Amino acid sequence: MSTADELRSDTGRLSRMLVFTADQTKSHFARSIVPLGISVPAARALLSITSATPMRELAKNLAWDPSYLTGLADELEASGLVVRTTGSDRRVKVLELTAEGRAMRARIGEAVATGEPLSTRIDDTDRATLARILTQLLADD
Amino acid sequence: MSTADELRSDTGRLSRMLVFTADQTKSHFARSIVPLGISVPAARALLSITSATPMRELAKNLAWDPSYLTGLADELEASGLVVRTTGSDRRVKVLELTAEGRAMRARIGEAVATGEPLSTRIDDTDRATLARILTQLLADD
DNA sequence: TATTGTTATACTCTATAACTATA
DNA sequence: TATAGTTATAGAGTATAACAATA
Repeated sequence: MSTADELRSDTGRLSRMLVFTADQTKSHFARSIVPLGISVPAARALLSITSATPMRELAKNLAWDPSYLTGLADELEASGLVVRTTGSDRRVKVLELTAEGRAMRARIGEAVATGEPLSTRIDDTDRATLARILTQLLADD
Repeated sequence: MSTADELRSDTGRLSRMLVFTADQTKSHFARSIVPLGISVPAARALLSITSATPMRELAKNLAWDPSYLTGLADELEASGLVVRTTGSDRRVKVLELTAEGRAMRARIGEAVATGEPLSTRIDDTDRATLARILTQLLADD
């Protein structure tokens, strides 16, 4: 088997493992937040709103189409977790966590970390290594 | 910040990176196979049929509900990529690649490996390391 | 009675296109 | 005329529940 073929089959195997691991991560995430009564995208959005964030920027951070955020923001606002505010440029709507939103955010973080294979099955060194490799894979240059 | 808090935030960051990387991998997969005129799940199934495989086993390998495989197998059979056969236990249906299916399988493997960040952005050493860590994360003990 | 595959249906997540309000 | 957000709609991917055939 040539080196090119090996690379090809290694890549295929790795990509499948990566997708499986991520699916496992997503499943864990979804199961963890069930008791909190919040949807997966809503929880992801909450985790991404570290400070007041324009909707378009948030969509970009989450790699979502901006249109998708409208309904989600409606949902979050209706639940009292988030408020839409407007600054000088009245086109831009900024999402900000309410006190309730911050509390929910903390609960999500805690629930999701609990029992996560990333925290239970590998050690600090491997976590750092994994972060380094994923960073290389994600670099957008 | 306590060690427990650090672990929690590291885990959160890592899980987001992992999901993003996998999404990138999936996007690349989807884009790569467009010219082949086959759907993503069909291509994933083809890649998993290395030898004649009972439908239930295939579903398990792909972490899909068996019911989902019925329509997919219909699609693959209609395209002439796969045949359903039956052995001694007539409940079990075995999927097997046709010659055309094997050719398609090879084309998929080649298309998907081309330009994949896993093969272009990290080296052999990191690929091996990544495989080791993902294996640990996926171990089902 | 347990297991395999099938059918019909429904749900979640996300994108696309056309629109409006503001700049 | 360009940009931010919205609306309505559609699509992919997958699960659930009830079922038929075989063991």
